[in-house]
Amino acid sequence: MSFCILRVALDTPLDSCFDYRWRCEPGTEPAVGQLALVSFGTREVVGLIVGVGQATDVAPEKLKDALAVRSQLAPLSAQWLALAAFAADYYQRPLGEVALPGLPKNLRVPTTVNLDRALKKMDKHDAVHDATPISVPRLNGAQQLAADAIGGATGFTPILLYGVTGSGKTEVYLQACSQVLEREADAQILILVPEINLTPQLEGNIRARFPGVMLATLHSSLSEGERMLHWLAAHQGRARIILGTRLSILASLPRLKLIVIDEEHDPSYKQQEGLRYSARDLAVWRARQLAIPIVLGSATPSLESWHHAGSGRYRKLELRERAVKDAVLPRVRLLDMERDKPKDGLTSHLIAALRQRMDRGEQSLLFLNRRGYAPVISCDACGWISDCTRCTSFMVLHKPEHRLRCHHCSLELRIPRNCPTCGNVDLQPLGRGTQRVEEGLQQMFPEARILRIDADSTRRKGSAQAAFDTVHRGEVDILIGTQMVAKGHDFKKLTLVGILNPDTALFSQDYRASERLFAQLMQVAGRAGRAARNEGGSTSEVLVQTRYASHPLYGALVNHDYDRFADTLLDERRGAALPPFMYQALLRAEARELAIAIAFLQAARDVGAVEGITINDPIPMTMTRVHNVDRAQLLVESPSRPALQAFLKQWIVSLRDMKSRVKWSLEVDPLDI
DNA sequence: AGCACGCCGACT
DNA sequence: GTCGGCGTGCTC
Repeated sequence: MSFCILRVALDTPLDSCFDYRWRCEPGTEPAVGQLALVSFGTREVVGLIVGVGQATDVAPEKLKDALAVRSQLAPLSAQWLALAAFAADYYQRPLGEVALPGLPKNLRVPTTVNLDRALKKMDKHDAVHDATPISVPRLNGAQQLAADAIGGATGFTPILLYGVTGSGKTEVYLQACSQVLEREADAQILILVPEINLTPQLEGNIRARFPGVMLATLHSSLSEGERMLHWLAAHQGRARIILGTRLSILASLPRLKLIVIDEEHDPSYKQQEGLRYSARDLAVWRARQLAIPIVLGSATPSLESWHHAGSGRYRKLELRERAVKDAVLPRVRLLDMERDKPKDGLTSHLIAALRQRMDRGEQSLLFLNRRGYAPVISCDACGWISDCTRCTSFMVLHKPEHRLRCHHCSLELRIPRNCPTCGNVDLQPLGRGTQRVEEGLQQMFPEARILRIDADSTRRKGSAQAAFDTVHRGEVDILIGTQMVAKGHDFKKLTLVGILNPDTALFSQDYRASERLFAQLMQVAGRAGRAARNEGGSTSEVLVQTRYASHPLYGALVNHDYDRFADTLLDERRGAALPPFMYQALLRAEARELAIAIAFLQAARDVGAVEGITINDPIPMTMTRVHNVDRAQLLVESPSRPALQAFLKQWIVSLRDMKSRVKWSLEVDPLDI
């Protein structure tokens, strides 16, 4: 009996792999890409074999035997390993931290019973579902052109599918998928969607359209058992269509032939904690690596993708018309709040429009991206306001629960009877959240069936779906909601969208705010008039209440002109040397005292200094304190991505060497600065 | 990150 | 006398 040395990547922040001895006959060594159970410190963990050899630098007395190799499972492919290695390298993280957390939990535990059970189940029935095939909708000219272009593309072909809401992008994806699946007997297709509450419709649609084709879904609300089965189906190549959220970009897909990213601009493709990767960017990398086409679909593409389409790096396909016959774009109008002073947050025009929809038996949607009753309460007498004691933020008034609540640290207080500083009993709510608008509506329209949908009204599991079902059944006249209502759902009877308080984002410090606002408003506007022109012949309407009616963003919205708006933003970005014309990374630090965090960043800045790299001054984060922790950040920039990458690679070594007790993290391509 | 070891304060 | 606070050191 001889042995070999396994180099194993483990899910730990330590930036190295660990060597283990494995006793085996020559010629029967484990393969790279297999999983191994090893003893690590005092615990047993599952790692990924990234190298198999004969020698190691590790002292013999330190070297341990690996405990088991998961030989039931086919090794992860070299291409998958390359993807994980790229992501680890690009985002400056240890390989194990990238490669392992995405695997089903049941693969990462010492016991193997769940794996064996799942494998047995997979073999028994090839879980091909039955479905009655439904008729395939006819495509219009532009759709057909797009579907053929995608379906017929060969080699690495990034395609921006630019089409207004309701222009039938989904149908284009499906028919392109159909072409690929028919052409290649074992092809797999990955379809990424922003959030899972949108997928039930799409999932059903896919099942109906592709009877006999196995579909696997991958998202965070699967049970562990389901996740294991779906992941295995993808890994074994049985699942031909994989529908998932951002985490599925790291799924094992041995025969991947097409990637589709729906709503590619959506911020939820960016993971905001731990490994802060962009699933969209990784998807493009993966498509390039595999030399396959990738479709990025959106009505409001990210400026990054827009830029690539403009420069010819991506091919741009446009869908200019709405696909449903006679459906027209909703008419967008601005309601000037300076001239038409709102009552209970609603201008007289909007109230009249709501009344009209009530009379016609149509539905209305009011969009206000602020939950709670009022964002803050204050004392008229002494000027006290409801600060959070642990965060740089206000305690939000939640009237139904009789609580003040901090949305950042979840601190809760009973509403004080009188002012904590001067004793005044007259505390006033300032501003307006969805609860307060709901209250005003109930007084204005006592006969209306009003429903509020926000994170507070849908806390219980399944209650969000139940709420949306109520709307779909037509049992709601006026719907008031936060961004939860902006996405995905097609409400057939909805003909009015009112947008209540979008102005704050216009003057934000965050240079991406206007791009995001436009996308969000387009998206929520798209909820109106998705069906054909309704019986009365009226068109759907979007009313935007604003104090800045002459702002160019609203002008572009009224004209449904994202092209010009995006071009203008791109020019501004170019002029100001911002992404996508600049590459950025952000070093964040947190400590009990702001000065400690700043001092760490200052020291980090001092060990940096490299030509061609701009390291800005450390600054406190906009929301400096959260849950009694002070946070600061340091922005690093370069017009060259390779130069920034090279810098980060050596900088992070110096940062680790500083052995600071400050908690810090590095983010590449940050979205929020 | 975990997890163990280690050396000082308030409890049955 | 012990339970437990979190500093520091290590993980093939």
